[in-house]
Amino acid sequence: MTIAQVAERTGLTAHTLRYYERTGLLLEPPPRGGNGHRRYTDRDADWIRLLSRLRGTGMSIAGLRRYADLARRGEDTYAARKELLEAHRADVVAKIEQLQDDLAHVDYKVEIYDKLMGER
Amino acid sequence: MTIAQVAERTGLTAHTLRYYERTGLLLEPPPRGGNGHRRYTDRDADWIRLLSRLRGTGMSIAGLRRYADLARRGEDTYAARKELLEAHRADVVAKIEQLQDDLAHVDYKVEIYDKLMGER
DNA sequence: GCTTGACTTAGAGCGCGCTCGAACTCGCAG
DNA sequence: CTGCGAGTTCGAGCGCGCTCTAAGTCAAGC
Repeated sequence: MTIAQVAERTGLTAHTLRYYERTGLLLEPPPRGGNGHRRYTDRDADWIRLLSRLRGTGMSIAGLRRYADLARRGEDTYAARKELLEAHRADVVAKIEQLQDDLAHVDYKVEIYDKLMGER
Repeated sequence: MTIAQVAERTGLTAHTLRYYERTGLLLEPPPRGGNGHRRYTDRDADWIRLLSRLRGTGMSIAGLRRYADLARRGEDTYAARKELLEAHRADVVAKIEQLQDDLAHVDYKVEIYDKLMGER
Protein backbone atom coordinates (compact mmCIF):
# COMPACT_ATOMS: atom_id res chain seq x y z
CA MET A 1 0.00 0.00 0.00
CA THR A 2 1.31 3.47 -0.82
CA ILE A 3 1.38 6.38 1.58
CA ALA A 4 -1.50 7.97 -0.31
CA GLN A 5 -3.64 4.88 0.18
CA VAL A 6 -2.87 4.77 3.87
CA ALA A 7 -3.72 8.45 4.07
CA GLU A 8 -7.03 7.68 2.43
CA ARG A 9 -7.77 4.80 4.77
CA THR A 10 -6.82 6.53 7.99
CA GLY A 11 -8.03 10.02 7.31
CA LEU A 12 -4.56 11.40 7.97
CA THR A 13 -2.48 13.22 5.38
CA ALA A 14 0.72 11.84 3.91
CA HIS A 15 2.52 14.67 5.68
CA THR A 16 1.09 13.56 8.98
CA LEU A 17 1.96 9.92 8.34
CA ARG A 18 5.59 10.84 7.79
CA TYR A 19 5.48 13.01 10.87
CA TYR A 20 4.10 10.14 12.96
CA GLU A 21 6.84 7.92 11.67
CA ARG A 22 9.54 10.47 12.42
CA THR A 23 8.25 10.97 15.90
CA GLY A 24 8.33 7.28 16.71
CA LEU A 25 4.67 6.33 16.59
CA LEU A 26 4.99 3.43 14.19
CA LEU A 27 6.03 0.00 15.37
CA GLU A 28 8.72 0.08 12.74
CA PRO A 29 9.40 2.27 9.74
CA PRO A 30 7.67 0.76 6.73
CA PRO A 31 10.11 -0.84 4.27
CA ARG A 32 10.72 0.83 0.95
CA GLY A 33 10.05 -0.39 -2.56
CA GLY A 34 12.73 -0.22 -5.23
CA ASN A 35 11.83 3.40 -5.90
CA GLY A 36 12.42 4.38 -2.29
CA HIS A 37 8.70 4.77 -1.62
CA ARG A 38 7.20 3.49 1.61
CA ARG A 39 5.23 0.26 1.34
CA TYR A 40 2.67 -0.24 4.06
CA THR A 41 0.95 -3.47 4.99
CA ASP A 42 -2.61 -3.82 6.18
CA ARG A 43 -1.31 -4.29 9.69
CA ASP A 44 0.51 -0.97 9.42
CA ALA A 45 -2.71 0.66 8.35
CA ASP A 46 -4.59 -0.95 11.24
CA TRP A 47 -2.02 0.27 13.72
CA ILE A 48 -2.23 3.77 12.31
CA ARG A 49 -6.01 3.69 12.47
CA LEU A 50 -5.73 2.82 16.14
CA LEU A 51 -3.34 5.72 16.64
CA SER A 52 -5.76 7.96 14.85
CA ARG A 53 -8.64 6.88 17.04
CA LEU A 54 -6.63 7.38 20.17
CA ARG A 55 -5.76 10.85 18.92
CA GLY A 56 -9.45 11.36 18.23
CA THR A 57 -10.18 10.73 21.87
CA GLY A 58 -7.57 13.25 22.87
CA MET A 59 -4.54 11.14 23.65
CA SER A 60 -1.45 13.26 23.19
CA ILE A 61 1.36 12.43 20.81
CA ALA A 62 3.50 11.69 23.88
CA GLY A 63 0.84 9.24 25.04
CA LEU A 64 0.80 7.55 21.69
CA ARG A 65 4.55 7.30 21.81
CA ARG A 66 4.43 5.63 25.20
CA TYR A 67 1.93 3.16 23.85
CA ALA A 68 4.02 2.50 20.74
CA ASP A 69 7.13 2.02 22.84
CA LEU A 70 5.35 -0.60 24.91
CA ALA A 71 3.98 -2.33 21.84
CA ARG A 72 7.44 -2.52 20.35
CA ARG A 73 8.68 -4.36 23.43
CA GLY A 74 6.43 -7.32 22.73
CA GLU A 75 3.96 -9.33 24.70
CA ASP A 76 5.61 -8.72 28.04
CA THR A 77 3.90 -5.36 27.96
CA TYR A 78 0.33 -6.49 27.41
CA ALA A 79 -0.59 -5.60 30.96
CA ALA A 80 1.06 -2.21 30.77
CA ARG A 81 -0.63 -1.46 27.48
CA LYS A 82 -3.98 -2.51 28.81
CA GLU A 83 -3.48 -0.26 31.80
CA LEU A 84 -2.51 2.63 29.59
CA LEU A 85 -5.65 2.21 27.53
CA GLU A 86 -7.84 1.84 30.58
CA ALA A 87 -6.42 4.95 32.15
CA HIS A 88 -7.02 6.79 28.93
CA ARG A 89 -10.51 5.37 28.77
CA ALA A 90 -11.26 6.84 32.16
CA ASP A 91 -9.99 10.22 30.98
CA VAL A 92 -12.28 10.08 27.99
CA VAL A 93 -15.30 9.10 30.04
CA ALA A 94 -14.62 12.01 32.36
CA LYS A 95 -14.26 14.31 29.40
CA ILE A 96 -17.57 13.16 27.97
CA GLU A 97 -19.23 13.79 31.29
CA GLN A 98 -17.74 17.25 31.45
CA LEU A 99 -18.94 17.93 27.93
CA GLN A 100 -22.44 16.84 28.81
CA ASP A 101 -22.42 18.98 31.88
CA ASP A 102 -21.25 22.04 29.97
CA LEU A 103 -23.76 21.26 27.28
CA ALA A 104 -26.56 21.29 29.81
CA HIS A 105 -25.64 24.86 30.65
CA VAL A 106 -25.63 25.80 27.01
CA ASP A 107 -29.06 24.26 26.68
CA TYR A 108 -30.23 26.26 29.63
CA LYS A 109 -28.98 29.38 27.92
CA VAL A 110 -30.85 28.46 24.76
CA GLU A 111 -34.02 28.09 26.79
CA ILE A 112 -33.51 31.55 28.16
CA TYR A 113 -33.42 32.87 24.63
CA ASP A 114 -36.62 30.98 23.92
CA LYS A 115 -38.30 32.76 26.78
CA LEU A 116 -36.88 36.13 25.92
CA MET A 117 -38.17 35.71 22.41
CA GLY A 118 -41.64 34.64 23.44
CA GLU A 119 -41.24 30.92 22.96
CA ARG A 120 -41.85 31.15 19.24
CA MET B 1 -14.83 41.50 42.93
CA THR B 2 -11.11 41.43 42.17
CA ILE B 3 -9.51 39.65 39.28
CA ALA B 4 -8.21 36.98 41.65
CA GLN B 5 -11.70 36.29 42.90
CA VAL B 6 -13.04 35.98 39.39
CA ALA B 7 -10.17 33.68 38.57
CA GLU B 8 -11.14 31.56 41.54
CA ARG B 9 -14.77 31.47 40.55
CA THR B 10 -14.29 30.73 36.89
CA GLY B 11 -11.31 28.42 37.02
CA LEU B 12 -9.37 30.69 34.68
CA THR B 13 -6.17 32.46 35.63
CA ALA B 14 -5.87 36.21 36.03
CA HIS B 15 -3.60 36.15 32.99
CA THR B 16 -6.28 34.47 30.96
CA LEU B 17 -8.94 36.88 32.17
CA ARG B 18 -6.88 39.82 30.95
CA TYR B 19 -6.24 38.00 27.71
CA TYR B 20 -9.96 37.41 27.21
CA GLU B 21 -10.62 41.06 27.84
CA ARG B 22 -7.91 42.16 25.41
CA THR B 23 -9.20 39.89 22.74
CA GLY B 24 -12.73 41.23 22.98
CA LEU B 25 -14.56 38.48 24.81
CA LEU B 26 -16.05 40.61 27.55
CA LEU B 27 -19.20 42.59 27.03
CA GLU B 28 -17.30 45.60 28.23
CA PRO B 29 -14.03 46.14 30.01
CA PRO B 30 -14.63 46.07 33.74
CA PRO B 31 -14.36 49.50 35.37
CA ARG B 32 -11.40 50.26 37.59
CA GLY B 33 -11.26 51.11 41.26
CA GLY B 34 -9.26 54.08 42.50
CA ASN B 35 -6.10 51.99 42.49
CA GLY B 36 -6.51 51.14 38.81
CA HIS B 37 -7.53 47.56 39.57
CA ARG B 38 -10.35 45.92 37.69
CA ARG B 39 -13.63 45.61 39.58
CA TYR B 40 -15.88 42.84 38.35
CA THR B 41 -19.56 42.41 39.10
CA ASP B 42 -21.38 39.13 39.59
CA ARG B 43 -22.80 39.52 36.11
CA ASP B 44 -19.28 39.81 34.73
CA ALA B 45 -18.36 36.61 36.50
CA ASP B 46 -21.45 34.86 35.16
CA TRP B 47 -20.62 35.93 31.64
CA ILE B 48 -17.07 34.68 32.01
CA ARG B 49 -18.30 31.40 33.40
CA LEU B 50 -20.43 31.00 30.30
CA LEU B 51 -17.43 31.75 28.13
CA SER B 52 -15.45 29.21 30.08
CA ARG B 53 -18.09 26.55 29.60
CA LEU B 54 -18.33 27.25 25.92
CA ARG B 55 -14.57 26.94 25.74
CA GLY B 56 -14.89 23.70 27.68
CA THR B 57 -17.09 22.33 24.96
CA GLY B 58 -14.55 23.29 22.34
CA MET B 59 -15.85 26.59 21.03
CA SER B 60 -12.92 28.53 19.63
CA ILE B 61 -11.88 31.95 20.81
CA ALA B 62 -13.11 33.28 17.47
CA GLY B 63 -16.49 31.68 18.15
CA LEU B 64 -16.65 33.24 21.57
CA ARG B 65 -15.84 36.56 20.03
CA ARG B 66 -18.67 36.23 17.55
CA TYR B 67 -21.00 35.44 20.41
CA ALA B 68 -19.75 38.36 22.47
CA ASP B 69 -20.09 40.70 19.51
CA LEU B 70 -23.72 39.67 19.13
CA ALA B 71 -24.39 40.02 22.82
CA ARG B 72 -22.97 43.51 22.80
CA ARG B 73 -25.43 44.50 20.10
CA GLY B 74 -28.38 43.96 22.40
CA GLU B 75 -31.64 42.12 22.22
CA ASP B 76 -31.98 42.39 18.47
CA THR B 77 -29.51 39.55 18.30
CA TYR B 78 -31.30 37.05 20.53
CA ALA B 79 -32.21 34.93 17.56
CA ALA B 80 -28.71 35.01 16.15
CA ARG B 81 -27.22 34.13 19.50
CA LYS B 82 -29.61 31.27 19.96
CA GLU B 83 -28.70 29.98 16.53
CA LEU B 84 -25.04 30.23 17.29
CA LEU B 85 -25.49 28.23 20.47
CA GLU B 86 -27.65 25.65 18.78
CA ALA B 87 -25.15 25.19 15.99
CA HIS B 88 -22.45 24.79 18.56
CA ARG B 89 -24.60 22.37 20.48
CA ALA B 90 -24.90 20.21 17.40
CA ASP B 91 -21.13 20.24 17.02
CA VAL B 92 -20.71 19.11 20.59
CA VAL B 93 -23.25 16.34 20.26
CA ALA B 94 -21.44 15.12 17.17
CA LYS B 95 -18.17 15.27 19.00
CA ILE B 96 -19.52 13.25 21.89
CA GLU B 97 -20.77 10.65 19.46
CA GLN B 98 -17.40 10.48 17.80
CA LEU B 99 -15.74 10.10 21.18
CA GLN B 100 -18.04 7.26 22.11
CA ASP B 101 -17.40 5.58 18.82
CA ASP B 102 -13.63 5.85 19.20
CA LEU B 103 -13.96 4.73 22.78
CA ALA B 104 -15.75 1.58 21.67
CA HIS B 105 -12.70 0.71 19.60
CA VAL B 106 -10.43 1.31 22.54
CA ASP B 107 -12.63 -0.98 24.62
CA TYR B 108 -12.40 -3.59 21.95
CA LYS B 109 -8.64 -3.32 22.12
CA VAL B 110 -8.71 -3.74 25.88
CA GLU B 111 -10.75 -6.89 25.47
CA ILE B 112 -8.14 -8.23 23.13
CA TYR B 113 -5.56 -7.75 25.84
CA ASP B 114 -7.83 -9.55 28.25
CA LYS B 115 -7.92 -12.51 25.93
CA LEU B 116 -4.24 -12.42 25.20
CA MET B 117 -3.55 -12.44 28.90
CA GLY B 118 -5.89 -15.29 29.64
CA GLU B 119 -8.82 -13.31 30.97
CA ARG B 120 -7.29 -13.01 34.41
C1' DG C 1 10.29 54.58 55.74
C1' DC C 2 10.37 49.80 53.98
C1' DT C 3 8.61 45.60 52.69
C1' DT C 4 5.11 42.79 51.01
C1' DG C 5 1.66 41.52 48.05
C1' DA C 6 -1.86 42.27 44.83
C1' DC C 7 -2.48 44.42 41.00
C1' DT C 8 -1.12 46.97 36.33
C1' DT C 9 0.96 47.12 31.27
C1' DA C 10 3.11 45.70 26.85
C1' DG C 11 4.92 42.42 24.61
C1' DA C 12 7.55 38.15 24.10
C1' DG C 13 7.56 33.16 24.32
C1' DC C 14 5.83 28.57 24.32
C1' DG C 15 3.92 23.80 23.56
C1' DC C 16 1.30 21.22 20.69
C1' DG C 17 0.34 19.10 16.46
C1' DC C 18 0.64 19.51 12.53
C1' DT C 19 1.48 21.73 7.78
C1' DC C 20 3.99 23.30 4.28
C1' DG C 21 7.87 24.61 1.04
C1' DA C 22 11.83 23.65 -1.63
C1' DA C 23 14.46 20.83 -3.99
C1' DC C 24 15.03 16.36 -5.49
C1' DT C 25 14.33 11.43 -7.68
C1' DC C 26 11.61 8.06 -10.12
C1' DG C 27 8.86 5.69 -13.50
C1' DC C 28 5.90 6.12 -17.13
C1' DA C 29 3.11 8.10 -21.16
C1' DG C 30 3.19 10.61 -25.28
C1' DC D 1 13.50 13.36 -24.94
C1' DT D 2 9.96 15.71 -22.20
C1' DG D 3 6.70 16.20 -19.16
C1' DC D 4 3.96 14.76 -15.37
C1' DG D 5 2.68 12.91 -11.04
C1' DA D 6 3.75 10.63 -7.02
C1' DG D 7 6.80 9.98 -4.00
C1' DT D 8 11.28 11.50 -1.11
C1' DT D 9 14.07 14.58 2.64
C1' DC D 10 14.99 18.28 5.71
C1' DG D 11 13.74 21.89 8.06
C1' DA D 12 11.05 25.93 8.69
C1' DG D 13 6.61 27.96 9.74
C1' DC D 14 2.09 28.33 11.62
C1' DG D 15 -2.31 28.79 14.33
C1' DC D 16 -4.18 28.35 18.62
C1' DG D 17 -4.62 29.54 23.25
C1' DC D 18 -2.63 30.67 26.47
C1' DT D 19 1.43 31.77 29.71
C1' DC D 20 4.89 34.26 31.37
C1' DT D 21 8.35 38.13 32.14
C1' DA D 22 9.75 42.61 33.31
C1' DA D 23 9.04 46.69 35.14
C1' DG D 24 6.03 49.52 37.39
C1' DT D 25 2.18 51.34 40.83
C1' DC D 26 -0.29 51.40 44.96
C1' DA D 27 -2.11 50.27 49.94
C1' DA D 28 -1.49 48.32 54.13
C1' DG D 29 1.30 46.57 57.98
C1' DC D 30 5.50 46.51 60.69
